[in-house]
Amino acid sequence: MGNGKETREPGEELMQKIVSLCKRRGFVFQSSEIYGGLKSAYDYGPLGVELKRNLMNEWWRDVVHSRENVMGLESSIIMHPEVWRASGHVAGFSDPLVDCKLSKERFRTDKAGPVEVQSDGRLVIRAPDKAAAKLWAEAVKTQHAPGARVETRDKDVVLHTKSVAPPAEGRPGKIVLAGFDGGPDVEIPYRGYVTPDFNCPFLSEERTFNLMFRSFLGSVDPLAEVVDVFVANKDKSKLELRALIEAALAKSTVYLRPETAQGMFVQFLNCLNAVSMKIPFGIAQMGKAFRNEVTVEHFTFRSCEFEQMEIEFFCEPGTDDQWLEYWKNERMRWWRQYANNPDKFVFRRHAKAELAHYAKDCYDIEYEYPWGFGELEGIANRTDYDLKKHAEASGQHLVYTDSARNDPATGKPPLRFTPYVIEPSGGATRGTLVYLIDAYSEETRRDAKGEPVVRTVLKLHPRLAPIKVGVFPLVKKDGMPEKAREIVEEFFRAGINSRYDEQHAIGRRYARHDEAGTPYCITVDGQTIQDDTVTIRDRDTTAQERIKVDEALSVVQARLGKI
RNA sequence: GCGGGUGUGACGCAGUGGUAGCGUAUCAGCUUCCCAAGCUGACUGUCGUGGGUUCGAAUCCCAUCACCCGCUCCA
Repeated sequence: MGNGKETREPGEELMQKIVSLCKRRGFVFQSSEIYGGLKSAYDYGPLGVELKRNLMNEWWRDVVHSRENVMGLESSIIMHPEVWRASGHVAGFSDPLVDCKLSKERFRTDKAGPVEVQSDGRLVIRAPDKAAAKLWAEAVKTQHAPGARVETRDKDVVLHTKSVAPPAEGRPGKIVLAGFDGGPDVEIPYRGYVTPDFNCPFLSEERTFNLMFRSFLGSVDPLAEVVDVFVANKDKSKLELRALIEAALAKSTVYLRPETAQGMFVQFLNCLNAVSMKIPFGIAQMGKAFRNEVTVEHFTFRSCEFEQMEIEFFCEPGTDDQWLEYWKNERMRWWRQYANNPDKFVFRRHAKAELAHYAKDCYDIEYEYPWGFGELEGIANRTDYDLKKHAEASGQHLVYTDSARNDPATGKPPLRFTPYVIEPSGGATRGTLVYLIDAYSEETRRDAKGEPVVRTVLKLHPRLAPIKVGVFPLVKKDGMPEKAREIVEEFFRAGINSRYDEQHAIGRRYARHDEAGTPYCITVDGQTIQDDTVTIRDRDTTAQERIKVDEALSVVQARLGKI
């Protein structure tokens, strides 16, 4: 009763099967597993690396190779730290956050006010309901201020203060509470603010959010500097010490990029100068990005190290709305064309309040994962925010020059302006997961004895499938293995990932390849030796056709060419 | 960060104090002319990790790591 297995949701069960398959067949492994694993880090195994690469290659082919006005870029993961100050990533995440020990709410300290104390010294903590008030009072009595006088009155938890001293001049603040039943006073620390909605002074330590992975460039050990600062400033407060340490580390501090986008903004001019393109044009890049996520969840869905496929599409201000419309449709078309269930991909427009500080408008392409809808790609109108910020910070003219048009101010060419940017930013890691989920299917069929058996098939699009062709001898004799090896060699030479397999009975080999997502299996049988024909089997229908050995390669190539 | 759950061979699981077992998979051989067939044999576990209690721990206790679910968070 009440055991996890019985209460498991269908989506949970599906995910568990997929995770299990991923490990068993070599799609995705937990990182550093032999050491107990590392939180939120995953490795792509022999089949997984093929799947992810195929997906990314398809994206590159579609957005770079199939368009005259999009060029590729691969910028470094570690960039000048000024990039992240200009973009707002450093400042945006330096606000300290604290957790309320009673309500468990997390808030920014700069949005919190001082404690409210009534004229008779009462400090009222306002719980959302009566039951919570009881629980909170109990927690205060036993954990947060043992020995203090605590009362509950309806939804309130009432404490009695004797004095309140906010922190000042490096001295920590404190609140002195009356003791229970005339007992000794109880002191609790006070940092000058309380939980906004509840007036609760029981708080966790201040924690600065660490969105970006920080590292140190240079071979000199940065910790030595930290130790020096610490030793020389022992008497300083935590806050002051922190500032001094930050300053000491600043000269070597670098960040792992939290998005690939900034590399493209920073190289905007170089790209434009190297490859002359008329506006509108785009720069595309795929690669790793890193974020210290608050919560990691759902297998590879949200992890600290992930891979992006991003386009920054530069267009003239005023045309940005129509290009947003264009790209959102293009990207949706692209995701859907490889899917068995295209209806599971939907748009979700961001509400105004939800938009990032740089965005004017944004659509997410969401996928219906087993746990619900979640983001797969975001198509945002980033306006001229990033180019302007980098222009300002670097002093460079990050503008587009149109020498064929007049500047209205001078009445003469050239016309210079900062382009607007439409950014389709897709997750390669998420895409890989999405297509694994989309492809996973189970069919019940009868085995040779008439018993029902479950056939697990990964119905991956042939262009995404890790192995394109399995080549088998029907049995291991009569020259069949030799013939099959000849065929597989031909596929190797043509650059098509193929596998020769002679192990076990033929049915098992088909089943293994169904589970791996191999779309086609070619089998050499007795008839091959007589008339040079083989069978080719389709993964999804299991139907077979007999084709000439000579045509095997071209038949497969033709089928793989289909989108 | 909070709360709940889980962790036993590659995978799925059984095993609630007496020195680990099943199924599948894997490997070898025989057999087999088409969908996880059959027969024979073989391999894989210091029970997530580290402590503790005990004569004795997969089993009880503590800590820790990882995963799952819910909340929170996601510039």
